[in-house]
Amino acid sequence: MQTIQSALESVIRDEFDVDVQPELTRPDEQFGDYATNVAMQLAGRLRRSPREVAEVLVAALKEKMGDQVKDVTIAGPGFVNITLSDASLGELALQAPTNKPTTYKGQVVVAEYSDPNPFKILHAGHLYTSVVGYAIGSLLEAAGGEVHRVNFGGDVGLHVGKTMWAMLQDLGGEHPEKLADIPEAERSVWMAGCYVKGNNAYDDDEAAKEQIVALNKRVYQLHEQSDHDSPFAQIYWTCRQWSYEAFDVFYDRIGTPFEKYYPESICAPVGLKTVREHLAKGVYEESDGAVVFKGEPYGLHTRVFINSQGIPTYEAKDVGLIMLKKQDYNFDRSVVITDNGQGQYMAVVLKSIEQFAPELTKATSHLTHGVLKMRGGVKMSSRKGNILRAGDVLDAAASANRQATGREDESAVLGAVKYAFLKQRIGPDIIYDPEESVSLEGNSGPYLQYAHARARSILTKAAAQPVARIHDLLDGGERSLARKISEYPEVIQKAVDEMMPHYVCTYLYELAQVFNRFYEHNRVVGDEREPVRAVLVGLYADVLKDGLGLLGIVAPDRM
RNA sequence: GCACCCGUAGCUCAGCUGGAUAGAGCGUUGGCUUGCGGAGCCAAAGGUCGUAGGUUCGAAUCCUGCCGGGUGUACCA
Repeated sequence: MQTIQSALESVIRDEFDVDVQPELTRPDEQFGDYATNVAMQLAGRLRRSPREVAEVLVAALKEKMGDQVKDVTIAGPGFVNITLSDASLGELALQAPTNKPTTYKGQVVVAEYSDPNPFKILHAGHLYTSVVGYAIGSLLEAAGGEVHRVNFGGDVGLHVGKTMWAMLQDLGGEHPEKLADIPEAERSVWMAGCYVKGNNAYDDDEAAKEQIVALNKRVYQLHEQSDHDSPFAQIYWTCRQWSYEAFDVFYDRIGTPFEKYYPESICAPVGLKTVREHLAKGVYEESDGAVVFKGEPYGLHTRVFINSQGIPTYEAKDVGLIMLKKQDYNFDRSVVITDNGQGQYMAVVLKSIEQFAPELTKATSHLTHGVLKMRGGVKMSSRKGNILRAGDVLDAAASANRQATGREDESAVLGAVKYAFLKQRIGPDIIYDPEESVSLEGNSGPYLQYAHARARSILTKAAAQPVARIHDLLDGGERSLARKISEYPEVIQKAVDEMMPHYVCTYLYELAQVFNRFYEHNRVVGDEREPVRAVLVGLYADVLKDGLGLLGIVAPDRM
């Protein structure tokens, strides 16, 4: 009911001749459906008492809203509380599942997240960021955006040199034909092992280090020369392809597919060219043989974009990535989601781009989240490379779920994991507890999936036809449920505005609680009020399903 | 050193563009129960919102100092 907001605005204009954006909040149910503290804000400006201002607002609002409101009252230090008529509230509830924000209507949005490196393994952080990124993408989509989900990863760089070095050792030289001996199921593990081996050699063995640096250069050259035929190139391309295939399998499994990978090898030349161009124009400068951007004038730090050997660093590749995204999609908004270790780094990259393409920096949002940790800490051995893998987290959840329910249920496991990740505000580190996440009680994904299935089950037993309007006066429990359902669009709007999926989680759980209280005391099937109540149950189920869908969680009708 | 992030109940977290008694879940204690899927409902115990000041009619929320934890700070990604 945008009319409350606009009615309030026009009432304030008419009565006090001031132009303000009054904030309308959802107060505690005992106070009403909406509340505003604008009288207290106005009181100072108007040099009148808050209650006096509130009284004027109440009278004018009642006049303006007519039978749309049941009551408008003043409470506490000067809050104006608005209670809608049951018919108005019912109307809002009926629209709730389909009434979506239009913030990004007609806009092209590129959402980049996950960003794993080929030749390395997907770790727990990739799982977390993929889930978060997917949900944010869904929110922007729900708000009308044409969302493109893309993925950026390092198919060139020192880690590739390290992995290639160990691979060549394992294969006994440049023998691509020997790759066929590695079973498909072991490819990822083999490559991950090679990375660890190469990494150790780089640290411990001077000769190996030199060879790795040389291999790194060779990989860049191979891209420059479009070499797909030499034995070295065959090994490289085959293994790169193995990585991308493994990524796709994983993303499909967790339901967060991407439409495009941006390998760094593609971004590097574009970034190199862009940075060199603007080196000449003074945006970047040379320092100790490297090309840097000095961030200090902007309260940032200096970073190297092209190293003294002429190789573009991650910074230049990120510059190239933004140019390519713009070229490919001509986006209105570019959202980049990473862990918060990248925060100040990205600020430097964006600040440098702002010097020659301010519109690109302005259209880019960098969202950062924390690090995923396992409850009770991770058992890390001192051996390098023993990190928490994405698969380990899913396995832990599956095992906890088996223990809790005695069943294998991939959709419940994924629901549990995703919900556990998303229910917390994006920013701080999160501690993941597999047992808690799969729990059927409390604020968990499976609890909400169950709540949905249960509501659908009730509906199959109800005889009433869906109605297009809620005419009947609502009784206590019905009204509470309708009121909570009607909040849904506002919650989505807030989640979209702040790009924060956790608002959706908090709301869905509260909604389920309100429903359970309603359901405890109100019979649906067979009751004389079945027509109204069945509609409310249906709306409740629809909102649950829609909300979970935004989070990337499926809501089966039965489980 | 400088910069950024964080510090709310035993644990995990909401609440933070200032507002009405600081809310959930788990755990603890007690009650409801032959239920339209009880995977629920009701209630109790548990908080000087890290700390000291400041701004304000009003501060968990904004500002400053301090304490504690994390991250980043030139040729890795």
